[in-house]
Amino acid sequence: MNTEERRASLAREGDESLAEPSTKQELDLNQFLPYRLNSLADRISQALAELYEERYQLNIAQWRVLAWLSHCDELTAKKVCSYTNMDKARVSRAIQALEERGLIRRTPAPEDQRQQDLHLTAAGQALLVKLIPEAQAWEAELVATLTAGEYRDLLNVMRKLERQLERIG
Amino acid sequence: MNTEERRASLAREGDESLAEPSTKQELDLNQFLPYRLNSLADRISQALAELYEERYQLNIAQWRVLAWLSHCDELTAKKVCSYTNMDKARVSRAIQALEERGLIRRTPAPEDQRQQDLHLTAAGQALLVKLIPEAQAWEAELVATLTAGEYRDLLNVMRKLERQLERIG
DNA sequence: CGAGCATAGTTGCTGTTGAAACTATATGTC
DNA sequence: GACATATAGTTTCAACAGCAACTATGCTCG
Repeated sequence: MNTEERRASLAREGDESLAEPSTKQELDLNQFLPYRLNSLADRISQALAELYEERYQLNIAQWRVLAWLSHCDELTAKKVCSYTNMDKARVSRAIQALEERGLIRRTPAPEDQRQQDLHLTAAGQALLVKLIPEAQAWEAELVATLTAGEYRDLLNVMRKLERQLERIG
Repeated sequence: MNTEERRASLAREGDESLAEPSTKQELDLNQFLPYRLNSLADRISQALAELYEERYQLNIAQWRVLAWLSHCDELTAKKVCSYTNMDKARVSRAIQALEERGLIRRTPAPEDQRQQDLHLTAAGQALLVKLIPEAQAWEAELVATLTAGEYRDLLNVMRKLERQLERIG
């Protein structure tokens, strides 16, 4: 896609702009993908966060650690960092909080004393058994208006953008 | 779209999961739209932020205020809040910083002394004349691999999700 | 008018975050 | 084995965001 085509995709009804002389640069944030995407993702994240914040006293970082633990038997803080793209300080604090609440346990890794293996406790598992279906139900409601094709295409486009992001750096 | 179809869209090659007994709930964050979307948007935002952070010493809030000013002749802090969904304290501080740097000017609104009309200074305009094309070029590179159709569909799906978000609350 | 309520914007306070410094363990090289 | 270097995780510190309290102005209705 070239810039012209993109412009056309974005054009609104009341669009009277024809190549303004460059004394004035305009940018409509509502037609600027990074802003729109971030805005949407923020609101989704925020709304969902209330689910685990208000009802389970988990912040986003803690929830992500738990979610990864739900299907990784061998997990360390480092892995969480690379999987979730979160800063290691943030991960470290999330793990601390989860351990203090008795939701996870950590044991020094036998092969490398610097690492700590993370595991769900029974309490942690019990919490996830309740929380995960709620999160999935919420997601289902969010995407309920999309057709299967739209959903698939969305994922495809997201994958493309992710790949392109890595290329751009 | 129903849950079954969505599952199918998400299924990966190595997917051997068939309705596990509920003693263990699993959630793959990589197949969880809110997470994926947030992750993508965050990385895009982060990458773009470097553009105006490192090279123009603008944070995201300040950049958004400037961008809105670039095509709104009449703007107040309140409007920025509602347009951008940012907290009024955040907007207030962004405006303060921009004024101190001489990029914007604010004058008490004649019809209501509580409000302040915001305007770009010449310096602010000059900065945008350089920054906006860079931001647009970056965006163009990001979406360069999408076809026009994919781009249009992405925007459509985003609109749908936004509407659905408001319904869910 | 004036008492109470509403609104635009600011400020104080607190919690969260990320970068960088730090600790402790591991590895590699001589 | 000893010293240099790398790595996992923690802690410190400064920036920032968000809530709530506050100020100042405007509005409403008696």
